[in-house]
Amino acid sequence: MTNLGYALLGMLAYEPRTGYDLAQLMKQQVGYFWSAKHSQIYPELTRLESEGFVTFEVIEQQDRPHKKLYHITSAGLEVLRNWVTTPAESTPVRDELILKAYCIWLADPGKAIELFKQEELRHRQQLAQYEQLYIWGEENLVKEQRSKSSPLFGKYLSLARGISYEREYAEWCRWVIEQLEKPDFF
Amino acid sequence: MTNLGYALLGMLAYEPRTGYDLAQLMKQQVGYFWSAKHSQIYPELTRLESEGFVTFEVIEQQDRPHKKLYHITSAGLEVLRNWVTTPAESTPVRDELILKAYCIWLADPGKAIELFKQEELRHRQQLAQYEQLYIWGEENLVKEQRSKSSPLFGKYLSLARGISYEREYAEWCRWVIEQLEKPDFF
DNA sequence: AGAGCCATGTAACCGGTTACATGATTAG
DNA sequence: CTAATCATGTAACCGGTTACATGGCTCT
Repeated sequence: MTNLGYALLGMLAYEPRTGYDLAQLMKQQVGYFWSAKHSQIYPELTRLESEGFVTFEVIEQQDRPHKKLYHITSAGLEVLRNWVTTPAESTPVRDELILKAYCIWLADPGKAIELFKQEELRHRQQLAQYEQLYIWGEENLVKEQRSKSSPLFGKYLSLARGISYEREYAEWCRWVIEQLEKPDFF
Repeated sequence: MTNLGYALLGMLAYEPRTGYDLAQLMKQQVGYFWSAKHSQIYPELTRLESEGFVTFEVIEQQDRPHKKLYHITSAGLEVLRNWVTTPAESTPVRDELILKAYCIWLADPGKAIELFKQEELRHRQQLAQYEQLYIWGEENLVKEQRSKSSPLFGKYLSLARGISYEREYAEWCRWVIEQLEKPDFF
């Protein structure tokens, strides 16, 4: 099993979806912590089906192409449940902006400030978007009595990470700008 | 040019090194934001050499295998300088732990708490290590009058990010544990 | 008429990991 | 005697991206 496989199972555990739906979801909420293109999703679904973790029903539509609606099986739910609480293996960080920061001593400080201002803005915008989603999501979670077995709980936790991550990133950018604006001797 | 190419040029801009040295560095400081195995580094150095961004001198040693000491060329320095202030293209986040958090509603809360306690510990340890390096590095930077054109400045910025990143991650883990410990109805 | 959405797939490529391969010296 | 360090490389594989391919419907 690959992480992508678990990601797909995780989305299907919430409700049955098509490959197209899953690809759309990965451009939205889920994409904040995992993403894949449709060209990777469709073959992976075929593989999950061949291993018995999902099944599909073909839904014929008039005026639209037919679609395959995938359901998670009990076997799929079992591997997913087993996976969620096993330790995550740490993958190395590869952050282009930090790499640039490492090399910034070679650059003109003015240009460097520009770069980090752009990046700060980007992360502040992403932050604002997450915060909006969080407010909406929290209301719904309260309605469900903050149940830890509601899928909303998972969304809530992951979205909270998105928020703190973006805030931290933006604040680092701001701090870098401050360092760049300081005179060399002080 | 690939990001790995820039990463290697960035390290060589500081001082000449062998492929082996570069691989070691990527297990240490640089690995906190970029990493590669020697099997990727050696061919990349060959490529950089063929493009004229680096040169090497063979150093014969007694009692040790010979080595190739790579130097950055003026052409290499130019592409690197040009790259550092151009906007970084955002690569999608793929974080296995957040993915698990998204699916945590399927799990036993007790096991979930265990998972996040482990992860919190891991990030706290990494944080402590970075903070130690930061203290040492800052002293040296002060000696160089906090010059923005000193390579220490780049190390300082990138290490600061490592610190705030790990702290944020650990605090999110802690917050998740708190959520998991709360009773469902309150 | 053309762009965009719905819907599914395949093929080539690329960056990165794992494993294979070699071989001398030094420390425990 | 064994493991680790120094030192450099190649080959197979795998996850993910880009591009190719098809085709009807709807909205502007």
